[in-house]
Amino acid sequence: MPKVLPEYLVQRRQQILEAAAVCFARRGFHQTTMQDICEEADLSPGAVYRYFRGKDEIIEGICTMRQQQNGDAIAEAMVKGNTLDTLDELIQKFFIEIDEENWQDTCALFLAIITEAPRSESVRAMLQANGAAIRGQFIDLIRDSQAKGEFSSDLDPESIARVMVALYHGFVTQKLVDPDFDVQAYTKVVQALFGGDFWQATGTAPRSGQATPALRH
Amino acid sequence: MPKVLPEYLVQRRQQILEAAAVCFARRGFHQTTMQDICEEADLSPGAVYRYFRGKDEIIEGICTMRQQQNGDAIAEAMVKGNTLDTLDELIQKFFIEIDEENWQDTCALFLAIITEAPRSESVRAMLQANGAAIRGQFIDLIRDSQAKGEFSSDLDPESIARVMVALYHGFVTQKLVDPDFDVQAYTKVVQALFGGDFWQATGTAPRSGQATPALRH
Amino acid sequence: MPKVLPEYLVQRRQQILEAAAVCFARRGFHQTTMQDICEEADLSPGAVYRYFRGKDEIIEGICTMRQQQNGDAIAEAMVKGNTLDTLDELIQKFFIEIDEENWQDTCALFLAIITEAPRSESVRAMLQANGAAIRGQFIDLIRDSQAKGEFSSDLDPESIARVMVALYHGFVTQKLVDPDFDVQAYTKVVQALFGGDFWQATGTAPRSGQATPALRH
Amino acid sequence: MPKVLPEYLVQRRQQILEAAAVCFARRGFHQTTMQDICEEADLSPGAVYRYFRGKDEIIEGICTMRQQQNGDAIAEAMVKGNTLDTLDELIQKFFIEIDEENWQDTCALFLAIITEAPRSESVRAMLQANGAAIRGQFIDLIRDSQAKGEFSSDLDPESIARVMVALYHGFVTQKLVDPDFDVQAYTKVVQALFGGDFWQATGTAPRSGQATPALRH
DNA sequence: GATGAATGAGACTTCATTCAT
DNA sequence: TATGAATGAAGTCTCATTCAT
Repeated sequence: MPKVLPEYLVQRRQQILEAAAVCFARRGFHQTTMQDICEEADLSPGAVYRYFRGKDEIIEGICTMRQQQNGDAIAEAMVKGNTLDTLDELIQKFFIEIDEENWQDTCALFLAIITEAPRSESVRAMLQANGAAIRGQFIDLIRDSQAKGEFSSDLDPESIARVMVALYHGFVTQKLVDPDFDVQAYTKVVQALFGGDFWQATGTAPRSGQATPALRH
Repeated sequence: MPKVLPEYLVQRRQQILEAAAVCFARRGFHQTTMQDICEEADLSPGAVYRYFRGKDEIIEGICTMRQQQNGDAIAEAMVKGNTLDTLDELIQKFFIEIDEENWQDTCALFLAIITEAPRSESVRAMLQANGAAIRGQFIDLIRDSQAKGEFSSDLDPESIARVMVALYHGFVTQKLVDPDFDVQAYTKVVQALFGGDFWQATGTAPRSGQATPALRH
Repeated sequence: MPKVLPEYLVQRRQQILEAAAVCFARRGFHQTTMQDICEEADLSPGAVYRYFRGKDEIIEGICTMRQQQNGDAIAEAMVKGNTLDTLDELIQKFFIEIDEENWQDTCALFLAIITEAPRSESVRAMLQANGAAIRGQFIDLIRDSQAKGEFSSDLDPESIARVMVALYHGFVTQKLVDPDFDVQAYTKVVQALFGGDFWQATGTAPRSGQATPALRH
Repeated sequence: MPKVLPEYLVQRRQQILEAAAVCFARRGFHQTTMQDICEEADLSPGAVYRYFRGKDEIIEGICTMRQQQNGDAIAEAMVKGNTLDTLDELIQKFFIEIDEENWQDTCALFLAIITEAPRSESVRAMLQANGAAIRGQFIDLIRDSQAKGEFSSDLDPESIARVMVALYHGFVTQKLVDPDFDVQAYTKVVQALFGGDFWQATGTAPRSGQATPALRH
């Protein structure tokens, strides 16, 4: 009679997705078995199949979840009005903090999802939509910077956004291969590139007099 | 392992690896079956097992092969002395040409290999060594540019190299998700960033008077 | 088992059995799931298990129910004293009427039950007892007809009854395979066989002068 | 190199079908597991799946096989020109001989196949086609008998054939329920019905003077 | 009494690998 | 050497049944 609350069902789904995320990060989508997920979630197969039609649906669920989390995290970092400040904020959040803990799982899962794109149209479409949304957030800032005369107006804002995204994706791939990757030095280069300090600081440097955005500790 | 394999064995191995590359690009390492590879190679399972101890060895073989091809291609593009010219050359080879044909397989396999890194120590080590070698090639050039006062000497050359690599990795990931990705515009931004034209050209712009590296064709 | 079940229990059991009958007719005993039955009965699994020990008991219950219904229907048709009239009545009830509506479920379930006989001793025993009872009803009539000189006394009444039953069973099997089966023509042959009009009517035909039992359309 | 003969493959298929027939007769289609079939055939699951796409294909294979065997057996019994002689032959083959050995499996499998008809369109179609062919063979004879004035010309030959078939189907169903079923007596009634001796032999009986077709013990 | 979430044995099927020919 | 039939462990998923609420 006291049918469980819908909330409860949502929690169970979440519990399974979180267990799956751990497994997928460890062994990838296609080497993780349902049994692995069940054990990690501390549930029986039958229970898992009440919430997901099959493994594919769990994979899609994970992709959706992660994309959403990523999008939210980016939106949160977007509060600052200034492009370079926002960049600093993003770097702090997506590079420095990730480097501190748990980066293995985050990066492995991130890559697993993208790798799935050519094999799952639904995943690809989701990534595409999400990517467009994220770039959309960047583009507003970029246009601003272009209007202010900071970035060259000759360049396609969409492509600038893509470059920014690439710097994150390329960080993930290299971190996975090279756990000793020096993230601090990497972000310094990124900031220099967009802050104008990449080129030898001279008396005539762009943004002369402007300090390089400081890295937070 | 005999140091020098008989010519015949090498040819058969190559035939199998090429078939495997096709399959892996299509369905990833762990969804490709040995049967798939056998069919693509037009060989029986027994024959394949004569040249490879098992699936894992084929995967490693593919990784080795592709890494070598990549390294070779980069070395080839390194003939030019100038950093920016070399960058142009690499862009031509790794972005523009790939965009023209066959990019699907190239990108998918590339990503599959990196995604395998956290799961196979031997693959990871190989990628790490290869990555270091590639960056090594870049670092020489970068140091040159720094010496010439083109790039800021405050920045770690290794990290600059990593950023360059990231721009390629990030291109691959975004291309896979978004087949319509405008590569030309993307490379223009990359060239502007390293060529100093990213910042609004003003009278006081760095390298003022230097032409933006032209895109070929 | 309490000899007399409370009215309420009987109703619930009946509700479940009727739902089960629908499911079993559709998909057979062993492809119907408890979940199917629960949904059809609009009850939860827990509720169903309150009234039946398990699936097997539901199957047995269905067999009992159907056998009883069949037996009752036959007894009802037995009111007429005359063998041929009774036959007409039975044909009307079991062939013509069934042909009109719902024959699919009736026939499928009927066959499913018999098919279960070799696999369930309890079902087999029930069918055997019920079959004997039904033939018993026929035998009385048949003996009458033999006494009246209508049917040959050389023939075993039990076997004549079996032939009558076979003509129904064989109708069911053929109807399932062949929905277009012409039942009217079939019953005409059956009536001719038992009415003596199967053999070419001649002046010396048996029962000459007796009209063929008319089919009630 | 010495790829096995195609004949070998056919034999393996047959071996599996025969094992499956045994299992299906014992436990029905849907309670027989692939494991059962594998054990009966003395093969591993992988081997069985080389020859059949799945369980459904084995079921279809069994149906095809049995239908063909039935059709062949009937065609073989059709050599005699006379309807009643043919009937005798068929009775000998399909009732008397079956009664002697192995009837359990034969009958159970036969019924299992028909029971599958409403659930598998391919099985239903196969049974329909096969049934039409069998009746076709009967119809020729029946028309003959009608032409000779033996059977009433008022009756639809197709329906007479259906009655004949029904007498077999109904025999199978009753035999399964009642292993003690007296087949000899049953066939005597069948022969009487079609031989005209069902009706009390009188001076004016049809076919008077013609002996009841003798049962071959 | 009723609910329906959970269990877990077991079904079907796949596929890396072996080995007789 | 090459073949491809065979193996069998292991994976995905189902479903009869139980039990806390």
